[in-house]
Amino acid sequence: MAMVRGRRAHRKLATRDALQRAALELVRSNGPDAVTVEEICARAGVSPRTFFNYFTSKEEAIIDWDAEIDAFVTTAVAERPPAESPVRAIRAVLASAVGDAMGMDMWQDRMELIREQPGLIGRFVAVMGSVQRALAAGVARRTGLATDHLYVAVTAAASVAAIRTAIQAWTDAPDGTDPARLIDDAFAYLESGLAPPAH
Amino acid sequence: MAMVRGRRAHRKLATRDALQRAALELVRSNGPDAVTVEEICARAGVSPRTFFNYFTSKEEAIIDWDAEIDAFVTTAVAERPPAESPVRAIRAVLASAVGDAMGMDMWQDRMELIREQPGLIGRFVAVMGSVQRALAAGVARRTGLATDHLYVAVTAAASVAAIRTAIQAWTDAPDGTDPARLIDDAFAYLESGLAPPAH
DNA sequence: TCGATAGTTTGCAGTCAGTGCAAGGAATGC
DNA sequence: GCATTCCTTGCACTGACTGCAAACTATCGA
Repeated sequence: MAMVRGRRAHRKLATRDALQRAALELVRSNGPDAVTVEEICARAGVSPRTFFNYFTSKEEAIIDWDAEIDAFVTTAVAERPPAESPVRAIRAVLASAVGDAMGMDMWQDRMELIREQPGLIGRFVAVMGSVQRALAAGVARRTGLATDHLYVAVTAAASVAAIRTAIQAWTDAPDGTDPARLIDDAFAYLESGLAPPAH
Repeated sequence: MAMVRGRRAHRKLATRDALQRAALELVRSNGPDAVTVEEICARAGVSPRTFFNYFTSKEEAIIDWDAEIDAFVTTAVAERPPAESPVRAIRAVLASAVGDAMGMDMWQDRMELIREQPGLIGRFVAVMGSVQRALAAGVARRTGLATDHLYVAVTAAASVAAIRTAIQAWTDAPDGTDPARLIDDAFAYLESGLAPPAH
């Protein structure tokens, strides 16, 4: 957490938080398409114009993304034991990261939201793009290859495809299903070169 | 090609084509954000309201997608020799499909467009989602597993990630680079379980 | 050939997202 | 205190997109 100095900076954080909270609540009860920026602002006690000083789109307020998470993912992947293959490193980092996230109320809420409101998938995909770049940076550091080397890019993209699929499967699965298990299985398929299951 | 009977159906096709052509030309010269639906319609000789009888968004007119292609991909994957693994089957189908597409002027144009106008990537991703569903259906038919089986879903998603990455790499590569080669390399990484290149 | 029918186009009016600008207000540094 | 800087807000505007009802036109049966 960055230090907050001064009344001004504090108020900014509070406003941002109020907007996000208002957006989340309204979308939760009405669905994403039935909520207008105006309503969100009314609830947060802020003018509509101000909304766009904080977020560039309605969806961004609902599911925002912190650049700090990307930085964390990059270094976490880079610093896994060198003996591990890149995919293994990614698998380890994501399994624990997602596991942690599921423990946090805020994320539990958002995941539930995505589960219920398919209209937010677009935004979710955008966020995953951010994760993909972070993973690519980590793999690049770890292998000494360039970020845009084909191997690095494919590894990051395929890994994100795997988590995305696992999360998708989880949203379709019955309540109580363990997401970590699905992520693990998805990565196992990846690491096997996508060989069909013995079955 | 479906048979066109009657003047009415013929005119409809012509209008659709005119709109698409107009959109493509304008975007080509001005970039996607600088083109309005109104301009597209003026050039196609049609009222703005009519535009939305044909396409649900501006982007859809620029890069549209035919459901017939999806159907083709599904059966092509399903009918590859049974000895091939699912990824191999996908690789074979996509390599030839993309190879063919590159030969067609229309697609060459669109690819150039995506290369030059990063603002269209969102729409491109949407189209890839359609391809992903088609691939999943093909793999399901071929393995006897359900379409939403985790293995099937991961295979389709990872394959799409591989093509998308290859195309991305191609857009960044110098002119004259062979896209088929990049696709091939990307799938080779996938099939190896994302093992890092020897080098 | 004519007239009923059904499919298409279009104008109109309206909602909503998102942006640029300039004025007002409040925190901050000196 | 006072000037500066940052933030908010209202206003006016562009542009995507939708529903509705009226005008038009191809089609088809009598």
